Amino acid sequence: MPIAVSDIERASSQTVKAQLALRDLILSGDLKPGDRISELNLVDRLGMSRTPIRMALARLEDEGFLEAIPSGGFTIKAFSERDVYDAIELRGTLEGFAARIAAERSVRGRLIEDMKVALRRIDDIAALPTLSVDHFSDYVGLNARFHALLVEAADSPVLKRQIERTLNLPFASPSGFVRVQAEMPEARKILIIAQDHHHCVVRAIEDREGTRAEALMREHARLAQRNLQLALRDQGTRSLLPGAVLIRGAMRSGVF
Amino acid sequence: MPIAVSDIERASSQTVKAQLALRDLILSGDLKPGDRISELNLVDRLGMSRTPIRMALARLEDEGFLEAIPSGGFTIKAFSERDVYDAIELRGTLEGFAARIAAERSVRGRLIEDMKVALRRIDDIAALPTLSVDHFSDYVGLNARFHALLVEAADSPVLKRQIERTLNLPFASPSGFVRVQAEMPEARKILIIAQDHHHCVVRAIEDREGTRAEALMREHARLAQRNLQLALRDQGTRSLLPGAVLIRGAMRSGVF
DNA sequence: CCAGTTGTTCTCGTATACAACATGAATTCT
DNA sequence: AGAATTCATGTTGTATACGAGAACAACTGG
Repeated sequence: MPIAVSDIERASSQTVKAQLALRDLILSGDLKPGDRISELNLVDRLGMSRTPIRMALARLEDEGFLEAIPSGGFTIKAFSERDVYDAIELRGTLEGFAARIAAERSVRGRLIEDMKVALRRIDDIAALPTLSVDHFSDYVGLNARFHALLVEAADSPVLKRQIERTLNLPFASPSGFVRVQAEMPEARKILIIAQDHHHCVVRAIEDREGTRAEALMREHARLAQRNLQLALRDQGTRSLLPGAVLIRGAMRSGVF
Repeated sequence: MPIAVSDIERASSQTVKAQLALRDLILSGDLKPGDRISELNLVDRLGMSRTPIRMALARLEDEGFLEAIPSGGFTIKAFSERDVYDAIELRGTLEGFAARIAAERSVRGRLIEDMKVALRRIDDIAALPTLSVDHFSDYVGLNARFHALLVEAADSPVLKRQIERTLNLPFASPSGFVRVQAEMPEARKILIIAQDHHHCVVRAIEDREGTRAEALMREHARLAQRNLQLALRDQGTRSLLPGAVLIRGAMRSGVF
């Protein structure tokens, strides 16, 4: 989803502004993979000095969008389809780890309750006869919230940091595929399966079944992999996938 | 291990110089956890302008050594004993993931051979009647090489990046505990067990036993956890642990 | 005596100037 | 004609200047 202009303008510091604007420039496909980035060019385009732009470039390199050139400067990184697969499975592995330690260590009741609340609201959406775009938008939010709460439940700052890094790549995020999902005929089916995973994980955590909780989150991530596979094969849905422009390879030679 | 001054001086760019020098300043305990970092102070101490220092600070924040203050600036991060535990288990999880996909996908023979070569050389060291400091130094290098080759075998840039990030925290690195190990009576015993893990993992990868390979690497990381526990309890060995100054809590009030 | 306020000082974020360097094109020599 | 070399241009890395804002202390009013 493109970032609202107001978000960029409202950002307190120029550095953050540059970071958001640049991310948007990359994700929108305005800057293509392999392109070398010209700092002075960005000075014109973003209307700020080089300093905050350089800071933002360094940040985006850490986030994985850019690759440093040995002689200096950056290029936009390109991802293979397998890279994306790996990123999703990596997220599954980390979320599985989070679920496991949440199960093994005692989880405070409040977090579990919050997770259940989110799940109930997703249940309500899933029960609706038809799913509008707004409903899907709510679903995205609730889904993201559930995943965030799971990480919270692990109560490990080190792990949280690492998971957040993985989620920087937009197509690796659990919210990455919902727009694709909304357009697919199997939308409801996938939603039902994913939601079942959610319920089972909460139950496993409550019952201190660490291994089961871990396995479930891994399998859960595999749903995203399947969505990805479907999305990339079809030019229409492909455009709904955030960051799809960064993915090279299969089906690149499409309509255009 | 402290970084040689020559390494810092030889570094090409001022930014890298600042990064290495700062890391050293933090790891040596010169800058203590909780301290707010003064950029101008560093200008005097490192003899360079603010620009490369600011770059280095941003990098070190990403590496996990620093924490950004909302109002601006950074403080040295402090880690709880549990944070370190989690970081090690996280490494185990990621290396386990690497071992699994190395096993599941076909691994090129060359990498496996290189791993075996490293293991044979470790075997040679383990067979020696006495273990000198030099031998342990060799062991550190070979151990690091084996772990690096394992990541290489997974052949996944995304995973590689993430593992490298985990290894930024010195106490989470597989090489972090060898200096402690060298001083402990159980040194050889632990070395033998760790080396058995290594051998078994290679075998599991060759035999495409992904689950076993994964479990082994997880258990392997647990050895480091045990080492950590022993090391932190004893003030003498504690000083041998790189980055120990960043760990607050247990046994902090020791001899001094 | 305490709290609120004001003023100072220091810090950080940003802009800009400069120098070293890499890159690429034009030119010259073989 | 092709290759090497030189030169010009644009780039990045670094230093520094400046302004806005925060932390802190002194001061004043209740």
